[in-house]
Amino acid sequence: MPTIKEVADRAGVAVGTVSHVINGSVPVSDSLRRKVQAAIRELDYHPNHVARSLKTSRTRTLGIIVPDMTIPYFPHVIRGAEAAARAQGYSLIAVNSDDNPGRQKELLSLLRSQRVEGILLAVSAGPTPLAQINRIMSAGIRLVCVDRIPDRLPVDSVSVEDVSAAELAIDHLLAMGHERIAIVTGPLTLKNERQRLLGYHQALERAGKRADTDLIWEGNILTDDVTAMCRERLRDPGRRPDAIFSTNGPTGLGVLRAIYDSGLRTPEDVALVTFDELTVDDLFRPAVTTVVQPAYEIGHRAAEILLRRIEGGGDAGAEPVTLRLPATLKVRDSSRFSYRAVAE
Amino acid sequence: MPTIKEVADRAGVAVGTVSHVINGSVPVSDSLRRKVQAAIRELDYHPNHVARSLKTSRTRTLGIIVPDMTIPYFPHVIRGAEAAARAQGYSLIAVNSDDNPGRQKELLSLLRSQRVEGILLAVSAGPTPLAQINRIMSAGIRLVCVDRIPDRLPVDSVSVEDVSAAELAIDHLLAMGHERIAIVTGPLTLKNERQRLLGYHQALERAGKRADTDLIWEGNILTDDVTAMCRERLRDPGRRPDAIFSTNGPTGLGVLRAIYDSGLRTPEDVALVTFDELTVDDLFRPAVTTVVQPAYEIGHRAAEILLRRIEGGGDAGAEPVTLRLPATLKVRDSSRFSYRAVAE
DNA sequence: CTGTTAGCGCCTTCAA
DNA sequence: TTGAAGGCGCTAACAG
Repeated sequence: MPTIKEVADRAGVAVGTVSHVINGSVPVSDSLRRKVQAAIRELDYHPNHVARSLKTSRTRTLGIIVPDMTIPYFPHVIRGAEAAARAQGYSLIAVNSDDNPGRQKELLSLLRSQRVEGILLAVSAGPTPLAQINRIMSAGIRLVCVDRIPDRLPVDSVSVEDVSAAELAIDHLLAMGHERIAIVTGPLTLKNERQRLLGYHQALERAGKRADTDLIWEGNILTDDVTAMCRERLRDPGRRPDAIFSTNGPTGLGVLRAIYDSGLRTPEDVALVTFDELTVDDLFRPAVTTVVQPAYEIGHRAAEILLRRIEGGGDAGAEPVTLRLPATLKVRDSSRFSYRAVAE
Repeated sequence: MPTIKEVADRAGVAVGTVSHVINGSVPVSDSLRRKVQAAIRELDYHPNHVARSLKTSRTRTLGIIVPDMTIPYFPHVIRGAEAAARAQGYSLIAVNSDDNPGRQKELLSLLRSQRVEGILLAVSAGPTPLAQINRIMSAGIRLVCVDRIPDRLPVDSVSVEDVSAAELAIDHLLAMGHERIAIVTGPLTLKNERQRLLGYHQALERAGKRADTDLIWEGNILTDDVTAMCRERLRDPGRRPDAIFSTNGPTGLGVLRAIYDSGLRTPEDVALVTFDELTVDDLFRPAVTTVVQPAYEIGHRAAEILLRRIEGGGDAGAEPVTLRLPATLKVRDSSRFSYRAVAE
């Protein structure tokens, strides 16, 4: 690979001059600029980012850690972040933690070694490495949490408005005349899950109802586990809910499978609303009513906040930004069956 | 961020010694090692990859360019590559070209500047930048093509065995008794698409049939376009195929929508087999028979080949490796209806 | 405007 | 085993 020196030699100028035409840092006469550009083309010169970073101690690189980018939600977040980064001349490194706290620690460490200037973190399930995150931030590396927000961590964060998103779902089910609405959550160690459960409670209360503890089913994000649990709970027709709200994708899939396994149908026997799309396209049946998160925008806004912190230099605006974006409800068949309508 | 020098000072040793305990390059006495490790911990020292890379001119970083990682297939490829890279201590930078040749050129250039040691490339639709790729390779950067393989480019490549994958689909449809099997392809400028079409022809021929040119429908990867085209073609009941094979995901979705729009059902009115999964889970209806690519393995093997080239130093094994992995057929409802069975 | 030069942090001989 | 020192490619003063 040619170096800046070789370009300079070929163009018959000094390295400083080449640097100036590349970075536009100082005006360069037309004739020299042309010569330099010709040399660059002829040599197929590509500035060495590594050397530049070492010199300037600016890598213009961001990192993002997600649990698993094969979950359809995350690629959208990543692309949103990538777009925001690119708009300001930054690159983005995306890595997967597999929801493994150990791996997450390694990745955080790796990103530090790579000297990324900021990190977007969707914390993995399990204990949040608070100490490590604090060290990162006091080392001057900006960090913004996305999607999954850890407790007790005064840090910028961007995610969906969980409470109102859940309310959206429950309000809808209530409006459709459902009386016994069950909620199937992921692990309640995750704050998001607790918030969604809170939204469930609030929506019921606002409607003058009380949540029946028998209808609060704490699951996890393993589809099979959820299926097993729900199959059990759906057994007794007398205690069966007439609608189910599931607070995340894998869980929702588990619920749906349990419904089928139990010989039930949706929406006829039990209505269903899930968080996050289960299918690529609503051509497929059952078409499940879904709370849709603005994934791309979450990534985009998070990266923007991160970049503002980075470019802002000093700890401009010490107060953590907590951005919560609204979800939307996509009503489909699985909740269209209305008891109220039937009664009329 | 502390430097190696600060660690050395704190531990009361020379920087060389610290470097040695970090890299294990030279044996270091136990007592000194311990002191160094303590200093590293106390200072929260993270070796500067940037400086190391500059010194060694090895970044231990790979890049992968995909058209769009929100297409479910690609995250699996990326994760496969990531795993292979990690196993050898490499990092992976994944970027999206949006199937835009201009963007693809920029990204190639960016990765060069970042001094990645190897590139995994799923070429974008449109003209392949042969000249640029050649320059990259003659600059000593290894490159392996994945998934989409460009023509006339003597380079390592890993992808699915397109011809036999298509044959798998057609053989199956023939076995189910279908007579008039249409094929809906993506743009035939892509080699993969041509290969899949070839498989279609071969399977028919082997069965003693000739492809009817009226049943070869060239589409593109825009779902809506394909829907429009198919709607048109499905209009005349007399000329309607009794089965359709679609050679990629977005196209398949378009076909399915057209079938529905035309008031037809699958498999009753027309059987359907697509390339690549359309849904997350076969709970959904219609359950479409699918040719499934080993996405993870494609990424994994491609990265392994790339790494072998890199570590191999010299142009070990000048001959390009052309690896084609077999697809599998997931038979589901959309092709289960058998005319033969009905006739019996 | 243009040329010269001192490091950025680290690894790696080479000497001790 | 340990320590000292050069230099990777580049930018940013600074001097001309």
